[in-house]
Amino acid sequence: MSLRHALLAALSQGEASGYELAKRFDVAVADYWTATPQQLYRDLERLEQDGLVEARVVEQTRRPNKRVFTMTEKGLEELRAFGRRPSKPPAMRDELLVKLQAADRTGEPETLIEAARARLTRSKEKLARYEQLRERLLDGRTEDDYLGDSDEVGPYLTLMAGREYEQLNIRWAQTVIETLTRRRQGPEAG
Amino acid sequence: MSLRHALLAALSQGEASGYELAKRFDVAVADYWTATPQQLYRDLERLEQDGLVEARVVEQTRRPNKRVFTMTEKGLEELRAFGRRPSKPPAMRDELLVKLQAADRTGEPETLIEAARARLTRSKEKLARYEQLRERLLDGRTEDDYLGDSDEVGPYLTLMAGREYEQLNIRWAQTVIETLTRRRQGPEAG
DNA sequence: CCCCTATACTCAACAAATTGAATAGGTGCG
DNA sequence: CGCACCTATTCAATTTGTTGAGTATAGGGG
Repeated sequence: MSLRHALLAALSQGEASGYELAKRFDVAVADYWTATPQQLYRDLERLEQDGLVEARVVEQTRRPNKRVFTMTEKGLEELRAFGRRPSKPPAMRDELLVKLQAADRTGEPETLIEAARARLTRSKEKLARYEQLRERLLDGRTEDDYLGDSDEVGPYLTLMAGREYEQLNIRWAQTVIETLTRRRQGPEAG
Repeated sequence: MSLRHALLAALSQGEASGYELAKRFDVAVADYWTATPQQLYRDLERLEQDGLVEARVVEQTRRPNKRVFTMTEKGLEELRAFGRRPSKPPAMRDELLVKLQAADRTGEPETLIEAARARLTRSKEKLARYEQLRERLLDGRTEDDYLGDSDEVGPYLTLMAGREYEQLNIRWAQTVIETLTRRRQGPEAG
């Protein structure tokens, strides 16, 4: 049950509704924790039952009302306890890599090139959003100044990880596309 | 049910027993698909029932007998079909990043520095194993030669991704450690 | 000879994630 | 004025993943 902690960490950045969290998870957090909206709503429910978050309904005129969640003191305690426990090794699932692993047996390099192109596009989009977020966080300062002075380094360090991860993806996807294209055009070896 | 495909992809590199696959998943595959041995055994069972893999018992004198699994033609077909379907976006879960995200609220930078050190060690170990595997694959050739000529590019391209990912982790963990250490020692800003 | 480690699995119970559908008001486009 | 899309959420069913224990053989070290 670890999405709980990812949710608490997200709420530690400020209160939010389930819907807002779903977007936050898609924009800023997605490179280190993945979850669907359904999961978020369910776990927010449980967090509330356990007293780790509190909900209040915010009436809205031009759109449906929403329930805004705030982390409680007990929630912060739970986050601290979580911080002290040893971390599980990171878990990753990447279908594109699975397909590539089997590429030499399955043939059909075209479909793989297409898949790599899709990854390239996606990673460029994610990177662009991360860059925006970065500009907003830095707010004119240099990275070094920010890391030394600011009272908010956590989100910047995680953003750094996501940013570099997408940069890696872009470079890597380009290599994959080039390699597979080159081999398809001139397979005069063997 | 996607571990199925990761398993088939692993078996496309050659037959293996559940136990051997468990090790393969720990060494070469872990950066793009994570699974516990129990999961592997259960899903191999199902793959066998569905006729996507075949098992045969290999008698061993000096150790317990093992069941060695081979991908069937039907399994290869399933892999091909999987290759043609659009890929799900990669999913990732990283507790260290969650802890870092909340770092400014939880305080206790020491525990986080420790956690980052653990990540650094782990990534260095993984990288070392990847480098070994790389040498074995390249077998004297340059990367460029290999990518152009070899009849096995898939495993190399996935290895490349894992290698660069661990290199990124190492650089990043060092930045985290330095940043948190610097701030703990001289927090003379406000 | 005993204990530890490695090989090679199996079983059961539980927790978590995925999928698909459903509801319901508001906004914007042609 | 109809259709698609956005906000905002809920429900149910099924599939996956995790945890912990348990079985059995063999080799090596002290």
